[in-house]
Amino acid sequence: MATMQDVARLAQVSVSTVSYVLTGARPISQATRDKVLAAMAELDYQPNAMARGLASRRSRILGLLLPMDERGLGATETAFVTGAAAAASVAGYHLVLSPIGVGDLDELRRLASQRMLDGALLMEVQLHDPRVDVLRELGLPLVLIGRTADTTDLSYVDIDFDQTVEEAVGHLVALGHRRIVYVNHSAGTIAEGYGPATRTRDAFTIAMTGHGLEPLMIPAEDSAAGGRTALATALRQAPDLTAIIAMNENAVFGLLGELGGRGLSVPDDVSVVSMVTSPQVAELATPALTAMNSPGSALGRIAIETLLRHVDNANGEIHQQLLPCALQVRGSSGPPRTGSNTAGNTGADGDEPTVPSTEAARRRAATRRRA
Amino acid sequence: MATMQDVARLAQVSVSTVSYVLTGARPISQATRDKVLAAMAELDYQPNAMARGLASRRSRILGLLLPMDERGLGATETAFVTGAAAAASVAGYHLVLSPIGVGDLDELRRLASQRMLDGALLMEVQLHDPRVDVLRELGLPLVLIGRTADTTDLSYVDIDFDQTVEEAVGHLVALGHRRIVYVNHSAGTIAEGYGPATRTRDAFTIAMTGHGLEPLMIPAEDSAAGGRTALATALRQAPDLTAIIAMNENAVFGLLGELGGRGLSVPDDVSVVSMVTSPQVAELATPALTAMNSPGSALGRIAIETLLRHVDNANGEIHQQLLPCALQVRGSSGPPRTGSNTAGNTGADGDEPTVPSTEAARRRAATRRRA
DNA sequence: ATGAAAGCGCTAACAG
DNA sequence: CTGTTAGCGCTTTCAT
Repeated sequence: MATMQDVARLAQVSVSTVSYVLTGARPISQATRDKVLAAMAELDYQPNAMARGLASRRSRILGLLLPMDERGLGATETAFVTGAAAAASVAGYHLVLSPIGVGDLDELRRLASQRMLDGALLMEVQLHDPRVDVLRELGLPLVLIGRTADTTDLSYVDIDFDQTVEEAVGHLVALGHRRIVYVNHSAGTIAEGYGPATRTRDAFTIAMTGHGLEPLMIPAEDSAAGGRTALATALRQAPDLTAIIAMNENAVFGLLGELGGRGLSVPDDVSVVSMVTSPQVAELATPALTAMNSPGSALGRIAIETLLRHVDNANGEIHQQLLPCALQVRGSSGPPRTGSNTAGNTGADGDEPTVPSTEAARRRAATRRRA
Repeated sequence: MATMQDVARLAQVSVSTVSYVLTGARPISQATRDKVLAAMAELDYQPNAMARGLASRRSRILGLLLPMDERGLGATETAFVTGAAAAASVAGYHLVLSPIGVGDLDELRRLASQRMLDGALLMEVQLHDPRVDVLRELGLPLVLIGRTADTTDLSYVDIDFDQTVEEAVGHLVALGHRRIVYVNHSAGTIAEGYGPATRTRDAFTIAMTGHGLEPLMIPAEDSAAGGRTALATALRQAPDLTAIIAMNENAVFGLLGELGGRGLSVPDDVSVVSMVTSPQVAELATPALTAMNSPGSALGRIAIETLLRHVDNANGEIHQQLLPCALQVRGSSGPPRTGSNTAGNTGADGDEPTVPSTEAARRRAATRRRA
C-alpha cells in the first residue's frame, strides 16, 4: 500500500507538494503536477482515509440517520437514499446509513462525538425531534428531511404537501368527482402532529373547500387491515363516494382488497389516488395505482448538496425547499360512473374529451400488459 | 472536545493507560480503571475515530455492498440490513451502506484501497462476481450473502432454498393439492444462473417428483404484469391447477390481481404460497399471503458475526451457513376445492383434522381483522 | 511555486 | 501493573 511518502520520493518532490496536488489547496506548476500524477498512477496510490481525516479534521463521511422500523424502507425512501448516496459520491464523500431513531440518542451522540461524521441528514423528522438538539449542541451540520415545528436556522428539504394534495384533488375533480374521501394516517399519528398527516389534512380541507366540496376524511391504521376498516367507515359515512385519496401506503392495499371484496370495481365504481408513492409500489396493485410520485431521488440529491454547503461553510445560508410529488395517472382513476357523463360506462373506449389523461392512462396500462 | 491527553491528565495517569482501559488490551488495576473511567465521564470523553483508525489500522467500519437498483430494498433486504447494523453496533462497529454493484468496480476499489473498511458484506452476489476478486486482491475480509459458483475459501450465509421449497411444497401437498405450479423469476434470470432461481427450480423438481407429482414451472418477469402473463400461461398449460408457489415477489401481486380478474378466488379456487417474503409484504395482499418468511435479520446478524471473526483473525475459519425460510400460513392457502375432501367447502369451519395449520391461519386472520 | 516540519489523537511496542 | 515514546499518513502553517 503506497503512501504519500512513496509518491513524493518517486516524483522527486516533497510530501506537501503531493498533498497539494491532491487537495488543490495551492497552485502547483503543470510540470510538477504531471510528475506527481504519474507517480501516483505508477504506484496505484490511494490516500489513506483515516490519516487524511485525522489531519484535516474531516472524515468525508456523511451520516444518514434513518430510523428503520419493522416495516423497513419503502421504495420512496430507497429512492431518496440512492439519490443521496450518488450525490455524496460525486462530491467525494461517503454516506453512512445509521438506523438511528429518536430513541437512540446516546448512540447518536456517540457517533457524532467520535468525529466520524462531517454532517448528517435526518429522516423521519418529528415535530420536536431531540436528535436535532443533540446534533446542534455538538455543532454538527445537519439537514432535515421533513420539518420540525420550529425550523428557524434549520435547513430542510421536504415534500410540498399542499401542492401535492391540490393536484390530486384537482385530478379527481377534473374527472368529474364530487364526493372524495381522504384516507389519512391513523388518528394517533395525526394527534401526534406527524407532519405529512397534518399538512395533508389541512391541504385537503383547503383544496376541497376551494372547489366548493365537503372535505371528508377518515383515519386509517398503517396496515392492510386498517385500510379495510377505513373503507367500511367511509362507505358508511358517504355511501355515494366516487373517489378516494389515500395517504397511507399500507392501508391502500387493504382498501383495494376490500373494494374488490364488496364487488366495487376500480376505477369504474371508485377511483383511487395514492399519495407519495413510488412507481414500483403503484404498479403492484391491480389496476396499477394512479399516484403522486414522490421525488425521492431529487430530494436526496438536494439534501446532500445543501448539507455539503454547510460542511464547507460552517455558517452558510439556510436552505429550505419543498418539492411536490408529480401526478402519474395509471389505471385506478377515471370518471365517476354517475357523473357529468350519465350515459354510463359502456366500455373502456367511451371517449371523454374533457379527461384525456384517463384515456392516456388506459393506453399506457394496455401497453404495459403487452410488455 | 476532550482528548485522551485531557483524560490522562485529569486521572493522573499516562495516555497509554487511558488507551488500555479503552481497548482492554492489557490488564489494568481496578483502582486505576475507576479513576480513568471517572475522568472520562467527567470530561464526556469520546475517542476520535480517525486518530484511532490511523494508529490501529482499523477503521471499525464495515461495508455493506448493496446494489440498489431502481426497485430499491424490499422488506426482506431491509430486515437483513437492520439485523446487520444492529450486530455491528453491538460489536462497536459501524456499517456503511454503499450502493455498489458489479458495475462500479472502480468505486469499490477506491473505497477499499482508502482503508476505510475493515471488511465487507456482499449482497446480491452473482455467480461470477468480480467484486469478490477485487476485494480478495486487496486483502479485505468479506462475507457473501448468497453464493458464487465457486465458494472455495469463501464464507457465506444464504437462504436454504432446498429446504424452503420442500416445506412450501409439503404444505400444499398436505392440504391435498396435486397440481402445483411454480412461478419462478424470468427465463433470462434463470439462464444467467441467478442462484435463487436455479436452486429453487431444482429443489422444486426434486420435491414434486418425491411426492410423485409433475413439477410444472413457469417463468415470470419481475413485475405485476409479468405475474399476470404467467398466470395466463399457467392456466393454459395446467387448467386443473389448484395451487401456485411464487418465487417472484413482484409478480405475485399481478398474479393475484389476474386471479381476481378471472373470478378465481384465493384460496378456494387457487392456493398461493409466496417464497422468500417478508411479513410486511405478505400482509399487503388480500387475502394475506401464506409465505416462506425470509430470515433476513438473522442472516444479517450471522453475516456480521462471521465477518468480524475474519477481521479479528486474518485467516480464520471459513463459515458457510444456510438458513431456511419459515412457513407462515396466512389466508392465501387452503385445501383445494376438489381434493381429498370432495364434500366441498361448506364454510370455514369444516374441520379437516389432517390440516390443522389452515384452521389456525383462518383464526389468525380473523383476529388480525378485529385488531 | 515549492519545501520543511510540526502536529492531528491515538495505539502499541519497548521499558521498567 | 504502569509509563515513555515512536510512529500511523496526512494536512497545513511557516519559511523561502
